[in-house]
Amino acid sequence: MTTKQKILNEAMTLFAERGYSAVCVGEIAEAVGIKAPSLYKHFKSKQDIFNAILDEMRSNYDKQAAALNINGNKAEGDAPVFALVSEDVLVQMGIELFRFFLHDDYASKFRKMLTIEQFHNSELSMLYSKQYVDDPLVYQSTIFAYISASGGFINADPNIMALHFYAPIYMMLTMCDRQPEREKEALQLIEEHIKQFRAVYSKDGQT
Amino acid sequence: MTTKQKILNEAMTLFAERGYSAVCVGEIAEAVGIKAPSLYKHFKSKQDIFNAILDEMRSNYDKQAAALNINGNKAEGDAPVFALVSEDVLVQMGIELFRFFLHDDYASKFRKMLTIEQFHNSELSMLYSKQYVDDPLVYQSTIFAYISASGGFINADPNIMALHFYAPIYMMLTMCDRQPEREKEALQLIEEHIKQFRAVYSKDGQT
DNA sequence: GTCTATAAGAAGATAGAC
DNA sequence: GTCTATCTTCTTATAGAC
Repeated sequence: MTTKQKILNEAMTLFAERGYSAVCVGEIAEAVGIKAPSLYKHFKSKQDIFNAILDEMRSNYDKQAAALNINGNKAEGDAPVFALVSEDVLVQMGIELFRFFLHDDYASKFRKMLTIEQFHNSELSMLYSKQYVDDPLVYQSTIFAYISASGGFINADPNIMALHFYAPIYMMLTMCDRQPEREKEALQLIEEHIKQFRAVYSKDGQT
Repeated sequence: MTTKQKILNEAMTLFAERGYSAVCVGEIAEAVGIKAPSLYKHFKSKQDIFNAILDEMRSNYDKQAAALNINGNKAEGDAPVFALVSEDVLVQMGIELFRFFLHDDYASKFRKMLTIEQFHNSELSMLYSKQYVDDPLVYQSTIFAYISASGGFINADPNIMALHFYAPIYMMLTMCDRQPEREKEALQLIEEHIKQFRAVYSKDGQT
């Protein structure tokens, strides 16, 4: 890994723990294993490091989303997969969504960083909403529209179904970001949540 | 209002916008209308101001919760009220929950501040989870347990019902914290969410 | 590309007059 | 309780040797 990349990684780690303004360039340098002035051979300012982290995420976002089929606009292509496999597919989908978002080192740190910095300006506000609210809802919505059309669910607005499915997962995710020790509890709640979600939305009632 | 109280208010406003470490004591002083050194006649340090804000919230919390019957442990006493009024009571409850949390100046600022500072230490993590996850869920859960017992809903785990009811509201609330311009959209989603929630959980099906 | 030295300024906090 | 003046330390950033 290049020094430039190391700087981005260590900076994001620190920003995710304490926020941009609480971290000084000397700490980033120390984490990388160099002295502060050397940073300025790679980035022209502290703000430039932060911007580079954002740029990196933006260019990786579609790739990441595609990797797990979580966000993005490939949902229509994915829906048949979900609709045709075992009936616990929803539970699997939710748990995997949760686990990936929570444990992926890069995704997790970036989300915490963005959580801390989300109020700093409207660009960051929009980015947060897009990545952790709007895109997942659009994706889930497409899936539920497909499943509904296939006749597996009662007739209901797929957007609201997506909200019902995703919001509890989102809340448990942000909870585990601040309290990782509650992951087990969160996973169990998510599993029960999805089972009940299936029960109330499926045509044949409870399972 | 005393100068001491003014300091707490202005400090919280600034902390809610940019976080503790990005705000300097001179800015707080300027917002209050005094010079920085004068602050130290009221608080012994910048950290002391932050701690005082937390203390103030802790001592107000039960009072606030009681005011709107949103959190706390009075749920059992409140449930009959909810169960006996018109059938749109759930929508009203959700909308009011949302509106109060979003628009109450003190509650709103404190929540944003805590959102930014939640990763700083475990005390703040626990405080966030308690106020915005655990307590609301416990309260809602008690209500749904009561409504279920009254026979209005299908037989389902009240904890999961509370999660289904509250999580979408929580997600829309945190969205509006960073994007207040989306309140209208959020309110409409919440209304549709609750109507569908009622539809899938009520014994007689859709309304 | 990394270092030491250092500039230049910001920030938290104190002293002491009024 | 508020002010001005000041101290001290921290922090970002640059200069210039290697």
